[in-house]
Amino acid sequence: MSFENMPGQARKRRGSGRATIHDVAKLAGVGSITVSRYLKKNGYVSEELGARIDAAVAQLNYVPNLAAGGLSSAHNKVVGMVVPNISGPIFASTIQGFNDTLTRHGYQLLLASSYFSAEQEENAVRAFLGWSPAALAVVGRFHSRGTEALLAAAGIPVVETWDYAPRRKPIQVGYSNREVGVQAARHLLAKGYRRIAFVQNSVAGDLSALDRRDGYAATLEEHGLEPWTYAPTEEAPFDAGRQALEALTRSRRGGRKAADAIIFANDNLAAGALLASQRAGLQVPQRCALMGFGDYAFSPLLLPSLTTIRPPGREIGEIAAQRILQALGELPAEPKPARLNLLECALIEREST
Amino acid sequence: MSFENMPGQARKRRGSGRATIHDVAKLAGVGSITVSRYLKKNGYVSEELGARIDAAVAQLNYVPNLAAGGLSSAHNKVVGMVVPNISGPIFASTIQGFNDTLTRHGYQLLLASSYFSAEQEENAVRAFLGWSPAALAVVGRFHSRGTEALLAAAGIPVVETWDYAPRRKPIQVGYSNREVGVQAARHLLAKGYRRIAFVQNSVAGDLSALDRRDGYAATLEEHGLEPWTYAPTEEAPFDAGRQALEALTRSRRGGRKAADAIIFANDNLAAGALLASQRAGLQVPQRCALMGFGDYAFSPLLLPSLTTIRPPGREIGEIAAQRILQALGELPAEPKPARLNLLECALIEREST
DNA sequence: TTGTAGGCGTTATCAG
DNA sequence: CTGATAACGCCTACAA
Repeated sequence: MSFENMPGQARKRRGSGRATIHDVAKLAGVGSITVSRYLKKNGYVSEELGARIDAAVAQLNYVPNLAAGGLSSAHNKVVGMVVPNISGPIFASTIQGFNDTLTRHGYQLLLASSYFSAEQEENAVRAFLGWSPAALAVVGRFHSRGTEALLAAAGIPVVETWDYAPRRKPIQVGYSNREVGVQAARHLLAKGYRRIAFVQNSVAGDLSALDRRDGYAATLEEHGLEPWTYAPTEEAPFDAGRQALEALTRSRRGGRKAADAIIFANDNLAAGALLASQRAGLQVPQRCALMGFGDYAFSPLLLPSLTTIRPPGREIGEIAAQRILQALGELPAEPKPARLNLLECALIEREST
Repeated sequence: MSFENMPGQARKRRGSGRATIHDVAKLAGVGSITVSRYLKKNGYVSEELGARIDAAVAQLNYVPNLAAGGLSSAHNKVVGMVVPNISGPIFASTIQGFNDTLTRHGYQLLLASSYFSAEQEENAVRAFLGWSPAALAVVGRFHSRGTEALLAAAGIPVVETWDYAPRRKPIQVGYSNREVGVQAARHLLAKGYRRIAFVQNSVAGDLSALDRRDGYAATLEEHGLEPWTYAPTEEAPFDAGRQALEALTRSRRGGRKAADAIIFANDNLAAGALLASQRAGLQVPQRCALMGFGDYAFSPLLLPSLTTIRPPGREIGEIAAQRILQALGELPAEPKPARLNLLECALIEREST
């Protein structure tokens, strides 16, 4: 597969060495702008020239230089997305849905992870801006002032995903974490549990879990019950879950009865508690019901299987991409959207409650 | 047709509206090339001018246009990566390790997924090439002829990840799937199992599982045992696992005794089988040992916990990025690499064998 | 240590 | 319908 045998391949001093639109134009015997028009399906090009151009493109294996095109047209077909982390069970499906939808419309995805650090998020946003992206997506509504300023000044569509709060300017696509807390509490109340505790995330920076806690607390208070929040000190999620279970099921601690149900900030914590309960011979849900959040892959496989709330991860990504494409005029705006930006989470009732 | 620039805010007709290097230079009272040099830390710029430039950058919130820079220098700091899918438990940590390492050196990640389709992979590679990436990473060593041609003609470093086979030209970072099959078979043989079956992946296009099967088969033959491959017809992994378990533990099927150990193409299949065994009251590992591949998050949580083989996912991503950076001269080449490109998988022995 | 000239590959603009 | 010309924002090469 040697490309030295191509006739008339002039070697440039600085260029990438790849065929340019001019090479194609020369080979097809047309002006380079005609090639551009034809390939972009702008304007009109006669069939005859079109065929000649096609042949030249195929012969030279021409791939348009998107950076140059973007520079010229001030319209780059890239979209940046910053997520807290790529490899967790949480955001992966959002990334996938986002990417799939964008790819279908010829956009490329630039990805970065912030590791729940506002500073790293800001760095990522700044780096993205250097590519003049057509739009940007971030996770959550909590950002550094610098990030806010960059996003506001960017002059491009910005979508906040995985969260939804009233009265915010950027496009938001997500669900209400507060509502999830309400949903969880109501589920347990309906099942007859009364001493319901909430276990926070051991990872700092997960502010969404605090919103869920608030929803839980408000619901308990509405029912005349006292909220009970536990903050584990263990770092590793499984350990933190075990720690929380032990602390909350120890009866008469601080004059308080043991919990009969526990809501965990996520399924990892809940799984840690579930395993600990098996070892300790503590019956779930008879002695204490456990529920998580996230519906991770293992949750249906645990014994007892874990009741949890499933956020619409992939859907968030798809709708976020859709809203971006609409803002860019690639997709018609819907007067009456088929799917709203404020999504619902599904409560998945299993054996642990 | 007004040609004269208005003083102060001149509105460009095509530009992005963002501040350019020239705006910074004007504000700082220096030449634009000096700004460029200073920001790239090339050449020498006096401290005084440096300070003035810093101030101007901050005041204008200047972010260099990377597309323009890349176009000019033919050296774009982006790297493309095509993975079969983003959201699975398999490649996410590789993406993360790859991205983290690249980010540390100022490179951006362009991501695409192929869904195990050679055609989609080729499309993604072609799209990436449009960005003149500094390098490209793909998964596996099986590609369409078109992809091979594109990669060969690109003239940039290419890394194949997650697989390793002798005598291939591109940089490879991965492990030997065949060796994994050998490893699994040896483990079961050492534990005394003799009627060992292998269950293929229900997803077509997962060629790496076939390599594992070959390793398994060769090992059994070495020991005078007959390999036994089962190909489930169910699509969903859990269902396929259940189906395989039922078929392989049904005794005297086709004149053959039931399997006393089963190697699954991945942990999803094995988990499906494990759950089915519980429901059927089939003792694992006493009646039949089960093992998977991948060490997914749920595998230690199952009852009995699943013996499996853990591929070095994150490490693959990190080393792949490292090799790319070395090829690009960003990192010194190691005469005696601290970590090799051919990695080992860890056999995680748990309760299911 | 700093500046000038010109080009990277593409597209908007305007003219045929 | 097609083409010449001039940006787009930055960087290499060469001068001063």
